[in-house]
Amino acid sequence: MNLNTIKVACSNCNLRELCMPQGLTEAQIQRIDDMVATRRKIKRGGTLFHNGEAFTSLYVIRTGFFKTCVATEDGRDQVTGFQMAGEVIGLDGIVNDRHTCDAIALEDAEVCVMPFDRIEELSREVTALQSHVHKIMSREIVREHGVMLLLGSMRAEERLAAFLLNLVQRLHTRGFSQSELVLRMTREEIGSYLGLKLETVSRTFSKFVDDGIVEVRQRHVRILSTDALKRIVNNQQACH
Amino acid sequence: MNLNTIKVACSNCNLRELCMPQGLTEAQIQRIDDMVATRRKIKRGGTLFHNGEAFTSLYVIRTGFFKTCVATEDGRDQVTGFQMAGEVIGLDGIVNDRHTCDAIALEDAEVCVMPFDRIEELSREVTALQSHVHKIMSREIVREHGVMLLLGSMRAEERLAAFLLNLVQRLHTRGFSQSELVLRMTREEIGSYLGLKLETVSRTFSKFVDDGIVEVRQRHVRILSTDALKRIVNNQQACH
DNA sequence: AATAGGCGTTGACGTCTATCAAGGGCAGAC
DNA sequence: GTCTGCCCTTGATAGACGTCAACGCCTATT
Repeated sequence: MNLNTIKVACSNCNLRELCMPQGLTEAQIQRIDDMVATRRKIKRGGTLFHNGEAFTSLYVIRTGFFKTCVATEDGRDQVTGFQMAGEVIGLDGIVNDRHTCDAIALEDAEVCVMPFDRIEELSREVTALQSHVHKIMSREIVREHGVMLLLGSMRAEERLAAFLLNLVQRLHTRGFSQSELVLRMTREEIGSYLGLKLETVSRTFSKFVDDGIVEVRQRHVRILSTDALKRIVNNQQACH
Repeated sequence: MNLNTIKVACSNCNLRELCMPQGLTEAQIQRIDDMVATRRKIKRGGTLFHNGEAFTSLYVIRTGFFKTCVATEDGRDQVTGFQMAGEVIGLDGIVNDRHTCDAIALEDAEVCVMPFDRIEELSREVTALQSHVHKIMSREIVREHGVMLLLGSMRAEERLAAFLLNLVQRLHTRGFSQSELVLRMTREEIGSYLGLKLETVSRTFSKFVDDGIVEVRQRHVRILSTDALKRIVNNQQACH
C-alpha cells in the first residue's frame, strides 16, 4: 500500500463524513472508492467546467474554493454559489448532458471526479448512496430557495449579513472559527452573488465596521457580534 | 376495466409524455402505474403541503396551477415558483424529510401522489425512471439558476418580460396559444416571484401596453410582439 | 339589483442602490 | 526595493423602485 493509494481512497479521506453516506459496510465503501475515478487539480482562476461543456461527472471539492456562475446572452453574469471542501459541483449538467454554468476555482483546488454513469449504476445497488444523491440535489434546491428569498426580499445590509452568517457557519462545520474568516472572493463576486454592486458591498462592510459588528481588514473578517448580524437578517431592532 | 381504472392509469394519461420517462416497456409502465398510489384534489386557495410538514411523496400536477413559497421568520415571503400540469412539486422535502415551503393551489387542482420510497425502490430497478428523477431535480436546479440571474441582475421590465415569455412558452408546450394567456396569480404574487412590489408589476404592465407590446385586460394577456419582449430581456435596443 | 371586498391602476414622493469618479493600499513581478 | 495593476474605499449624483394614498373595476354574495 503506497502513499498514493492511501491518498485516493475515500475510506481514508478526512472529508468522508461531509461527502459520503453514513453507515456503509466495508464492501460498499470499497465500491465507492472505485467509483471515484480520478482527482483533478485546478489552479486559482482555472475552470473546472464551463457553460456548454459536455457533462460527464460530478465533482466533490477536496481542497480549495469555487464559484459557479451563469450568464445572459448580453454578457451580464450572476454568481449562483460559492462552494467549499466536501461540497458537490456539477448537478446542473444532468438534465441536458451539458453544463449550464461555469465553475471557477477561487484558489488552487483539488476535486474528486465521479463519473455520473458510475454513480447511477452504483446507486441502483447501494440504497444509501441513492438516498444520498437525492438528498444532495434536494439540498441544493432548498439552498437556492433561500437565495431567491434573499434576492427577492432583502435589503443590502440583510443580504450581506445573511451571506456572512452562512459562510462562517459552513466554515465552522469544517472546523474553522465561528467568528473569523478569510474571504476567497472579491467584493464584485460577493456583489454578483447578492445582487448588489461592488461599491454597495464595500459600503455595507464599512457600515458594519462603524456599528462595531465586524472588523474588516481586506479579505480578513472578524465577526464581533453574531447576534447583531442575526438581528439584521431577521429585520429586528437592536435591543438596548 | 371500469372507468375509474382507466382514469388512474398513467398509461392512459394524456400528460404521460410530460411527466414520465420515454421508451418504457409495457411491463415497466405497469409498474409505474402501481407506484402512483392515489390522486388528491385541492381547492383553489388550499395547500398541498406546507412548511414543516413531514415529507412522504412527490406530486405531479394533473390539472390546475400552483405556487410554492418560502418565508422568513419575520413574515416576509417569497414565491419560488409557479407550477402547471405535468410539473413536479415537493422536491424540497427530500433532504430533511420535511417540506421547507408551502404549495398552494391557485385554482382547483388535482395531483398524482407518488410516495417517495416507492419512487426510490422502483428507480433502482427501472434505469429510465432513475435517470428521469435525476433530470427532474437537475432541471429544477437549472431553473432556479435562471431565477437567481433574473433577481440578481435584471430590471423590472426585463423581469416581467422574461416571466411572460417563460409562462407562455410552458403553456405552448401544453397545447395553448403562443400569444395569449390567462394569469392565474395576482399582481402581488407575480411581484413576489420577481422581487418587485405589486405596484411596480402593474406599472410595468401598463408600460408594455403603452408600447404596444401586449394587451392586458385584467388577468387576460395577449402578447402582440414576442420579439419585443425578447429584446427587452436581452437588453437590446429596438431596431427601427 | 345592490353592495361589499378583493384586486388592480395611477400619482406623488421618498429611499435605496447604481453610477460615475477619484484616490489609496496591497500583492506580485521584475 | 520599486513599480504596476488589481482591488477596495469613499464621495457626489442620478435613477429605479418602494411607499403611501386614492380611486376604479370586477366578482361574488345576498
